[in-house]
Parts: sequence; structure tokens; C-alpha cells
Amino acid sequence: MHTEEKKEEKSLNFLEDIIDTDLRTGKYDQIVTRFPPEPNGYLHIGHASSICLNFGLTKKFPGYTNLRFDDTNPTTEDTEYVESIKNDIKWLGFEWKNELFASDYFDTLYGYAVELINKGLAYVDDSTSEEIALLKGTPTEPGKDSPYRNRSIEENLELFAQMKAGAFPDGAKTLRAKIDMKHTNMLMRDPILYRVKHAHHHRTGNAWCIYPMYDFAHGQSDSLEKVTHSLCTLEFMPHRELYDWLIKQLGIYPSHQYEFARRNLNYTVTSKRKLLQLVKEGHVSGWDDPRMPTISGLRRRGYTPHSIVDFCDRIGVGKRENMIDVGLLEFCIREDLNKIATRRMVVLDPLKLVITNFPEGKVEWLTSENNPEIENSGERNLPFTRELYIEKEDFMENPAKKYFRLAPGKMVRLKSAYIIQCDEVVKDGDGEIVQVNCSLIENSRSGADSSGINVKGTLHWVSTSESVPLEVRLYDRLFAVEDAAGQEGDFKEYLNPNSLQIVTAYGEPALKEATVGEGFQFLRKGYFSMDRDSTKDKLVFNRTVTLRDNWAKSGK
RNA sequence: UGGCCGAUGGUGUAAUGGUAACACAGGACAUUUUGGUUGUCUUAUUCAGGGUUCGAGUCCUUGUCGGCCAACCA
Repeated sequence: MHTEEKKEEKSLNFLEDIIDTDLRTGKYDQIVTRFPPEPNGYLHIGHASSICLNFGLTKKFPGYTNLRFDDTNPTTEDTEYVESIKNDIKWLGFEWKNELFASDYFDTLYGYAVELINKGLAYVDDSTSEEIALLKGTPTEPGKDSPYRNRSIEENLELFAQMKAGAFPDGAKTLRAKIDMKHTNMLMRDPILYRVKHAHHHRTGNAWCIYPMYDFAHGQSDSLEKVTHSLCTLEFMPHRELYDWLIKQLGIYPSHQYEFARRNLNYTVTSKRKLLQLVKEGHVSGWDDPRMPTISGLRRRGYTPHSIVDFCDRIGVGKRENMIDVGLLEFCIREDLNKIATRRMVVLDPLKLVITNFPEGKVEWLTSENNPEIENSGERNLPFTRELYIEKEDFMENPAKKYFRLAPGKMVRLKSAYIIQCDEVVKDGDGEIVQVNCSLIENSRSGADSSGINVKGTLHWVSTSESVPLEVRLYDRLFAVEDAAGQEGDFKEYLNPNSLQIVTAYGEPALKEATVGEGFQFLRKGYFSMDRDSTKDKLVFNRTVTLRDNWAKSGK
């Protein structure tokens, strides 16, 4: 109850405000939104924001959301993308009312075009692409009429029919709206409605050789579906005038377009074109490479749907250019995983530690909690042996001030095990530390500690003999700069060369039970997710995100 | 020399003419068998000038800065 009240008190964003007004004034009884991806790439975090917006609105207000594929350009689109898009939306936890395709409307759209011709509002243009561009003018200079602009309705009808029948090669003719070549909005300067494209379409096959342009498909599709609020990003703002013009001339259901600012994340790029380039040129392993800001990449990285939806809620929606700190995304996944991820101990960069007063060959089974945040999360068994691995960085021969890990003569606790004291440092011929010898304090076992000793540091550890080797993929940000797309030159020059580091790590045996996609907290190291590359003999884990680390932050 | 849109802490989002708020990030302390978590405290904000008003982040105006617009892409 109380939380619901709180929710209602939360102020509305500008779109909710519009909808709230439309509903209260009785303009609509319910709203209809749609998520309209083009199936020419995988969905990314920016799309997630749009999905949360469109579907979120119809969760909050009466109405529903359709999924509509904007598949009007057969040369770039593919069913592979259709499937991945559907999968990602479902994974995020949203359900669409109707699954639709702009290509379902090709017949209707053709009819609309004929209607415009009959009204003297469209004509067939023989100009080449270059000629059209030339006559179009520039943002500061008006355009000029095409010499084909005043063909008779009959001639236009005949030519358009021939275009459809396949009488002309690609690019030979277009159908254009007849609006105003001097219009200040470039999109109103006789926009192209249809182009000739002898291409196989992923759904209509070879049935068509002319395809509608975005502007002649999107608004009409919205209208046919009775979409009330058609949300798109800011760069489509100039299209709204054409959107409204077409609806008015055709006299069809008046959907309305509203624009919001697309979300940009720093240290990555969110442009399907650029992401496709990274995939095609092999800078990443695929669309779902864990470094990619795609939904599938984030999923493989170990992000949960909840964390992504939460992130989208937190960043909200606005109308200004923005660059969101990826740190917020990381906060969201840490917060989620902290509550749900099972704890395990894994040493990523091993240093051998010998407990000199512990018998050789003996295995003592200890227990440790699976998740301190969950009351009844149970515990698992941990094998403790004479030889252990600890993290290299958890030992310093000459400790810095305020370093409370292991150092000569110092004591630390081994998590869920004993307090140990460092007695001796062993080095190789090069002076590298290869081993530390310690002794354990007799009465200090976790849960049965009567030693009375208090130590500041607690280290994670694994048994050298009982642990399992793991491949661990340590991911870092894809780009070295915040805004790679906005830099001079090729954005790929700014890729972070150290975005992936692969190490062999040693994990406690309980990790053998892990399943693909399962998320863990590797104690003191971060959150990790088992990768699908794992086999029975080789377990692979992706680092989702590190833990917050105040010690590292303080500069050590 | 055009048109359209925008400008609130470092970042993102609120405040709908009436005390500039929330989250993240930053800092400090406490707690902690994870330098995690948690708790408490804290730093920092209305692009600039002019106007309307008892009162302006909000309205008007000028300027500045930023974004978008000249694909047979969406």
C-alpha cells in the first residue's frame, strides 16, 4: 500500500504527462504504443530504454504495446535479427500485444500511394539520385522543381504500375510526394515515397520490386494499428511534419508522433551501424560479445533483466542530448547481484601459501555461507589443505600504511577458516616472491574462535590440490574514451586495447555445479557469470563487474 | 545568410509562477570474518543580459552555446 502511494506521488515525465492529460480529457480511453525496430541488427541498451518506455507506459496507463518490425529495406534486413529482437524483448520481461510487420502493409501502402497520385499529390520522377539531390537545395537554399513534377495523373498511374510490375531497373524511377520544393523543412521538398529495389525480402520474398521509404511506411503503419502515441527519438522531429501531412492527405487515423532524446552511454557506442562494423571487422567476437552494449552482450556479460530495467527507470527520459555514466549501469547490476548472487571463492592471480603447522595430505572440510544477504541461503563445503592459493595482491613484503592484508609477521583471517600468521617469504632466483609460509592459530577456526585475536584483514583462498582451474575473462570498457563516436577520425582508433584479459584462475570445488548464465560473486573480486563456452572440462566465467573497491580507489 | 529543438550540481532526472529536490559519482565517519553490503553525515546546481511580477529555473525578449535537417537508410 505504502509503496503504491509513493509511486503515484512520483512526478510524471513529459510523455506520461501528455498521456495523463489525453486520458483525463477523454481524448482516448486507452493508449496504444509500439516498439518499431528495424530487423537489421541486434538491440542495444538504447533500445532497452525505448522498450521500457513504450511498454512501461502501457503498464502504467490503460492500453497495450505492439511489436512492429519496420522492414521496408530488404537489403539490410534478416530473420536472424527478427528472432534476436523478439528474444531480447521477452528476456527483458515485456510482452507485446500484436506482432506486426510493416511488410504486412505493402498492399495497403501501395493503395495509399495510388490514392495520392489520384489526388495529384504524388508523381513518378525519372531523375537520378544525383539529380534529385541537386534539385533538393540545401538547408539554406530552396530546391527546384523536378522536370517530371507535372506529369498527368494518368501517366503517373501508368508509370507507378509499371514500377511495381518490374519494368524498370533499380534507381531508374521513384514515386515522390508533391509538396513544396521551397519548404524550409527539407523533408517536405517532395520526399521520395517509393523506390525500385529488385531485392529479396525476408518475408515477402520476391513479390515486390518497389519498397516504401520509412516516411511512407511508419506513420501509416502507426495509423493502421491505431497507435495513439508514436514515440521516436529526437532526430525524427523534422519527420513529424511529413508524418502529419500524409495522415491528413490520406484521411486516415491520426496517430501522433512524440520525440524523446536517445540515451548515450559513455565508453561505448550505440549505433547499429558502428556495432555492425565492430562485429564484421572482428574487433569483438559477435553481437553478443560481453563487451558489446547490446542486450545479448549484456546478458552474456552477466547483467540481469531487472538491472537493465532498473537502469532505464533511473535515467528517465528527456529531450536533451545526454551522455550517461556507465557507472550507473554498473551500480544497478551490483545492487541486484549483491542480493541474489551466490558467493564463491576464486583466486585470479595465485600466490602459493603453505600452512607449515597443518599436516600434509590432510583435507579439512569447512563450511561457508552462500549469501550473507539471504537468510536461508545455506552453505557449502570448503576443502582446507596445507597448500593454498591466495591473491598475489593480498601479500606485501613491505606493506603500505593502512594495508591490512598479509605481510611478514602479520596476521589475517582466511575467510571461513583460520587466522594465520606470516612467518617467511620464499623467493626465486630473480627475487620474485613465489611462496609465503604461514602458521595457523590453533583456536581460531571460524565459528569456533576462542583465540581472542582480532584481525583487520580477511582474505579469500582456495586449496591448491582441491580447487578447479577456470578460464576467467576479465572485461573492461570497450573504448578508451567517453565519446568514441564524437572523436576525430575513425571511432575504432579509440578502442580500449585492454578490454579483454583472459586468465587461468582457481576456484573452490562447488563451482563445478555452476550452470551457464548463472551469476556469482567471487568474494572480494566481483560478479561473474558462467559463459556458454564452458565445457565439463573447462569452466569459463565472464566478469560482469568488479566490486566497489574503496581501498583501490584510495590509491593504495 | 535558413528552419526546428534544447540548455538545472561532475552525470542523469525532478520542481507545471511560491523553500531548487532525488539518484549515481565524489568526500568523511561508523559497522563488517568480503577494503563488499549497510547506516549516518557531507561537497556541489538554474547558460548570460534585459523585461513582466509581490515573487521567475519556470513567462517574454536578446544573445551565447549545443543538437538535428541537403540517404532511392531507419
